[in-house]
Amino acid sequence: MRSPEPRFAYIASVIAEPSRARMLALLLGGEARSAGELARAVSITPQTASTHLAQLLDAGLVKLRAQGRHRYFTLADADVAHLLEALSLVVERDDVRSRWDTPAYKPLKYARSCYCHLAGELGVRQRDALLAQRVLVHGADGALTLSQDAAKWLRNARFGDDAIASLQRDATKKRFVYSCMDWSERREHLAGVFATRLLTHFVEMGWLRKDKTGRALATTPPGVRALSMLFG
Amino acid sequence: MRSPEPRFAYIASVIAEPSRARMLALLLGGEARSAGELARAVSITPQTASTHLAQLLDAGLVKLRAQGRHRYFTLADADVAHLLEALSLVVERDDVRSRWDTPAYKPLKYARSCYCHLAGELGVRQRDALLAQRVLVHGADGALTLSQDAAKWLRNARFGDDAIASLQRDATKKRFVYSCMDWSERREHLAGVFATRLLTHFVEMGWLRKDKTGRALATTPPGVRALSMLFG
DNA sequence: CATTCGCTTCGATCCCGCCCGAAGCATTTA
DNA sequence: TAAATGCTTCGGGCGGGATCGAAGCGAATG
Repeated sequence: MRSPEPRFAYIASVIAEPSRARMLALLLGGEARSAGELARAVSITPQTASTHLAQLLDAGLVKLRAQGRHRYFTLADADVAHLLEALSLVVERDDVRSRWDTPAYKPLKYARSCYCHLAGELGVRQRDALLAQRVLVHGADGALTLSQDAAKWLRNARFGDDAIASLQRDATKKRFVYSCMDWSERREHLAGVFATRLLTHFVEMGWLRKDKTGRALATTPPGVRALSMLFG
Repeated sequence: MRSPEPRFAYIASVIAEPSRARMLALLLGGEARSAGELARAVSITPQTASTHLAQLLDAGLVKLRAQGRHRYFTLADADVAHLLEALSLVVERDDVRSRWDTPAYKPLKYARSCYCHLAGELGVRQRDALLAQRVLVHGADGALTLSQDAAKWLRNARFGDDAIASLQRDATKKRFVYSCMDWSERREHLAGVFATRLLTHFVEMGWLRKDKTGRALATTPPGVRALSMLFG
């Protein structure tokens, strides 16, 4: 009982520094960012950013992919993303309505990428639709799985045959798809590998587009048609 | 996009202070603790504890119930508990196996109270059993609800008729019962009002007993019989 | 090989916040 | 009323860590 708490406080302290917090918030969009990019985004010098990023690495909150003379950072895994979303839930708890109804927050409330999957109103709608249409079903143990006739829906969503086969192969893996709480909607939305592939696909098809922050998602005109068909 | 992050970092910084972190970990057990009790538990003077508790209140992480010359603190709500559990998940992520397999962690891994509901192996088992026995079912929207014939199971669990009626009345409310991730088991367990009442009942019946930390739960001999019947 | 670019390490400064002693306030008990 | 208990506020000392300038290192570019 004594040993976990120091580390408990330690992880929190790493998140607690304002510049690091802003970096993590940026990375919550799901895309990799270089060290310099992050430094500029939070208005600090590269050398300061460097020490911060070293600490984020030490704490295991971010992962590093070195490429030439660039160093690209992403969140370490879904658990970290989950923590940051849970923190957001508490941060915004006091006045969810008033804050989310300001014009600046509209896009973020409508749709955003959370780590790598779809969240916000559209994320909740996606989960409801896939359950209602029996693309996803609850197994005996209560876990969510891909149904027998999910292939039809996936074809409608313009997935290729090979992509569908690949998804069905992965469907048995742990954490392929599961529900998790949405902090703005206070309803559940979809996460996991499956949800990630869906979002990637929607962006590739040009149905959703990420804004400059990499967090908010806008529906394009063809996206409106495609998604209203898919989500009923 | 600019305004939430300062508060984001602020909340993290409140958790980041070691003494406050330990207080929060204690309160995660679900029971109310007085200011002095918390001060002694984390080995600091009352005046230092006082300033820490004031900050926890400011941040909205704890709630206060004044009673005579005592001041009792609890976690503010389930969102805060959820945040702390998500933080634990990241904290323990690196070496889940090695850490949880040490003797000191055995009881905590087996069963513990998380805010006010049952977590750990027993918590996961509880969820599996209630779903398998159709005490809880997934509704059309995928949300968890009390089934028609849950009453039979509740009677077996020695709930009184009035308690059962009260539960069924509350079953329509938001957040009555829902699944959430367990950090030690990496499986889902039950949370919400329903889960809280179950745990309270099990403790009242003498089937489970809280240890001095208020976190770990031990099964008593009659509890072994009762729970193995209820959970199959 | 020399230069530029991205990033890191070192060193010095400075500020924020944790801490406890002392004093003060409110409630309960004698 | 007086004394004890639980808790808070004030003041000053102190340490940890955030910051940036300067210098160093490795990779790409010419």
